[in-house]
Amino acid sequence: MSIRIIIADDHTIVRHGLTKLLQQEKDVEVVAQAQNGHATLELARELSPDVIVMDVGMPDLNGIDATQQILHENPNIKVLALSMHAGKKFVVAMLKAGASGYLLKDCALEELTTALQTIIYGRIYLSPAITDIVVDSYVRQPGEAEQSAFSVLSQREREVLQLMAEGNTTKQIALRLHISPKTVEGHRLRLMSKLNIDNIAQLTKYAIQEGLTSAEL
Amino acid sequence: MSIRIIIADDHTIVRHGLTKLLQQEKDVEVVAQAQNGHATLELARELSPDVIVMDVGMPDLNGIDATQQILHENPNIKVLALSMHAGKKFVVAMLKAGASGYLLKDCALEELTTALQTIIYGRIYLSPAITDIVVDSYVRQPGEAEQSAFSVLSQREREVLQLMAEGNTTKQIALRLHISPKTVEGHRLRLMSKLNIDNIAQLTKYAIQEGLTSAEL
DNA sequence: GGGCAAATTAGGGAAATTCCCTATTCTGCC
DNA sequence: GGCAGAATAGGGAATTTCCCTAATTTGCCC
Repeated sequence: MSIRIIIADDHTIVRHGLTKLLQQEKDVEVVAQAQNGHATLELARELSPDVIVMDVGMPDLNGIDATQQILHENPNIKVLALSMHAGKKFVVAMLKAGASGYLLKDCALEELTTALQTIIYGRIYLSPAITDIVVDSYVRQPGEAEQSAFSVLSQREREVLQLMAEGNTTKQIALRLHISPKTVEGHRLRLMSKLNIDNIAQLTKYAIQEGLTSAEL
Repeated sequence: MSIRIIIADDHTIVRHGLTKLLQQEKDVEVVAQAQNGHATLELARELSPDVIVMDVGMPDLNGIDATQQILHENPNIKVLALSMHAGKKFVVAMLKAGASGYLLKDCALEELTTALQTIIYGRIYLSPAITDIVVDSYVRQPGEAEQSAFSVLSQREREVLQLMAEGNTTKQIALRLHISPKTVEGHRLRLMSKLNIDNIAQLTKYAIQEGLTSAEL
């Protein structure tokens, strides 16, 4: 029986490219594609795939929070993180979220298939460049914790922050998340006081620095 | 008689470094330093220097608009632009503003002194990497104009945009520019409709892309 | 030089949003 | 069991935005 895979990436070309590449492998079947975290979440529920190849930086709901939720609902799914950046924050957060592997986007096809083979057998696969980061993080004394959006803020707060930094109004966010605008307001106020930021401009810059959104319009 | 110079750069280390370097040259005197565009403007009025070494990306009032105003008031001053980026937009805008030279920040001291010698004699000095860009821009058909903040927006609009992207409120901007908050509002509304952007988050990203502000907090 | 378009300035007033306080429910954890 | 933190949301005062209008200035084209 072949490995059933969902591809999650916001760039259409990347999705299609990956799909094309994986279709040439035997024992592999791409059952769905998603262009944001929420869609991935729902597809994972419906299809229960073996593996999700997950882009870390996606609009709407990022790969890290999506991974966390998906694995909470179905721990049998393996998540293979795929990212452009080797940023420590992303790696640590993704692995904490329960990802089974972390690949850099400039890797060769062979590495992708190797990674798939590895994680399907329940082991962890990391890009060579990533291993150093993980070891470094492991060696560091506990106490000097990661000071990033992924430790200071709650998941909902990050979600609201990201949507704000993508240019959504309080109302739009409320609609998107199916909650009251008042609730979104609450999240906003709390996360801004946590970050000690009191304006949208700096909040946007923070989100860019933390990789929750890109500087593209 | 020695060349009287003003150094304008927002980073203290850079300013001090440049000053130190230039002090070792004979026939050169650093008469003042400024850390933003407005300060440079005033110092230029007071001191009428021979040359201003001007950082392109400064908070408050950027180097491009500062250059434009300074040269408008005193065309005898030579402005030597200094920048980290070789971005086409900056180069074109800076030269349009009337700069006599454009240096990249990673150049050697020799290049700086060469540039000073060159522009003091009324000629133009460009970093080698910059020359290509200028030629390219020259070769391009007129008609396909630069679509950047420096052509679409008025100077006041850019100024307001930058201050917004730096996290200032309408009131704070009004105080800074000594105009009514109502006027700032007017500028904001107009520039946002020009850019077809209706929220601060995207506006901040636009300002980052255009180099009017950085992604740092 | 007359005039036109664009820039800069700014007020009035309705509408929307933010800010702060309070409160309930749920979940994980010791 | 209970406690801390997260997620939810309402009320109401205060602030800000949004849209309209308008005066003055400025540069520029014929």
